[in-house]
Amino acid sequence: MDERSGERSGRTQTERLAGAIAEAIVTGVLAPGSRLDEQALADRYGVSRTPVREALRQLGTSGLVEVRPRRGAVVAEVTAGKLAELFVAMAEIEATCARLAAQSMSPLERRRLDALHESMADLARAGDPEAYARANTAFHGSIYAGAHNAVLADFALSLRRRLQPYREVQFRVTGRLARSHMEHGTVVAAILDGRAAEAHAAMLRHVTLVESSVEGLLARERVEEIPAAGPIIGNTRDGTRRRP
Amino acid sequence: MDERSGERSGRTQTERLAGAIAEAIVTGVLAPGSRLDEQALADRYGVSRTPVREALRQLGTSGLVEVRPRRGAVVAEVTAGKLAELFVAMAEIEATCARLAAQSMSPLERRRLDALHESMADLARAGDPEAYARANTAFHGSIYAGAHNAVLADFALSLRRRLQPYREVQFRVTGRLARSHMEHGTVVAAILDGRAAEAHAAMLRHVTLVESSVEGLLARERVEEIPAAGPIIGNTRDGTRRRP
DNA sequence: TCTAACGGCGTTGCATGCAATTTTCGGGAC
DNA sequence: GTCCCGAAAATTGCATGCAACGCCGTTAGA
Repeated sequence: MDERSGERSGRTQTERLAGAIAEAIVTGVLAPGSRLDEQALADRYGVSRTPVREALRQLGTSGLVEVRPRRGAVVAEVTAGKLAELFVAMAEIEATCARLAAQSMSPLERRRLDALHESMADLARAGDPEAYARANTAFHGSIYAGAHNAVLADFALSLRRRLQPYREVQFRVTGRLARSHMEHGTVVAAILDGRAAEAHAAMLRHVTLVESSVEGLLARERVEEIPAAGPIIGNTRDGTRRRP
Repeated sequence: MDERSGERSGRTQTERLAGAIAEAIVTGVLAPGSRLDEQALADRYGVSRTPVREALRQLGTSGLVEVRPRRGAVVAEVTAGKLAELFVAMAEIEATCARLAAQSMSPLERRRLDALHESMADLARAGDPEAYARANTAFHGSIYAGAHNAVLADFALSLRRRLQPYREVQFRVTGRLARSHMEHGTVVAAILDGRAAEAHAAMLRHVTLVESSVEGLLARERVEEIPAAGPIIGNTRDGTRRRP
């Protein structure tokens, strides 16, 4: 949401828009299912419809937005089933990355991963969800990088972004931080020792636990739409009614 | 992939273009590194630049095309390193799909997979690379589907499309058809029996063997640009020189 | 001869306008 | 009261036009 210092258009408008809209979706400012009116977005960001259209197409390819020919674009609706699939996919990809990392991380990368993990112990004890979430992103990111495969890493990152709003809430559950850190410990130990199969299993288990934690939350709070500030581009025009 | 009867513009021009350009790239009509001039493409397909631009953005997100801001789009260059990464990623994803398929395919899906595999025996014996390649696509596709995870299946399909030109050549190697069919047999047996870990291992091995087969070919033939008809939109304007 | 500034040309980025299609809303029949 | 049909309004798809930027050849200077 950091409006990237307004006018510095080193990038093209299309890129700026794609980033801004993606962030608005990921942070929950644009709720799933809400229509993405081209003209409204153009007005909102002070450009014409052309770059908006191009940005929407891009986001459509990456799965954040659903573009229906001649019927406009909407923020991709994440059903329970779809959410489960996303989590399973992420678990599998992350586990794969962990296995590859165990096989091919350089000594330096291993030391850094270990150090990062150690530093997270304090954050877990302090119980600061914000800081831990940030470090957590770096932690998983360094494992993607350690897999030495940009294709898998990109996919993992894109999945992670799409699931971000759902993953974040879980850190607020009491005790989840400590357990997360413990699970990380198992993964790190396996990677450092080069035990590939165990690294895979540990990571798969870790992400699957995150999933069930999130599912528990969602079931309890009944899909309460992310914390987030109210939609800037509201439009309940089309309904978006949750229960008809 | 199936050219949906030319002119029926039930879809939008942008979609048609994205499909057409993607196919041209995948079939090698548009060689890696060649410039994708917006006006030229617009003329070629009888539309204006607007839908061409939108199509190029989409293809850019999916990795087939590299769009450089203000500097035009080019067909993504696939270096040896990148190719290896793509193959590793595909091997891992396919192996994951195979494992999930072993766990969750329905009896009907299992029977159909078995039948498909059996029918490929004839094609392998007949030694018809074209027909076998088609059946092979269906074979792997049914395993993606059997994983019951659209996210992973989509990713696997997109990787497969990107690697298609490289995978196809290998079926021309003498004896590769028979060996491919044998490897499939191992995978199918594991899936049908629900032996998840073995399905994973067998598929990983299968795709890895494909990779080494392809690498052998490429090394021998020195990146001879796919069979294919000559580029329709030629332009070696920018050089595209292989060895300066 | 090599380097670097300069200017023309080609291409991209974006705004605007129009036609086609979808959506919405009002009226009438059942 | 509900359903169906038709016209107006809204919205998307695409074409066109212009400004800005990058590329390339030329030329001046060292």
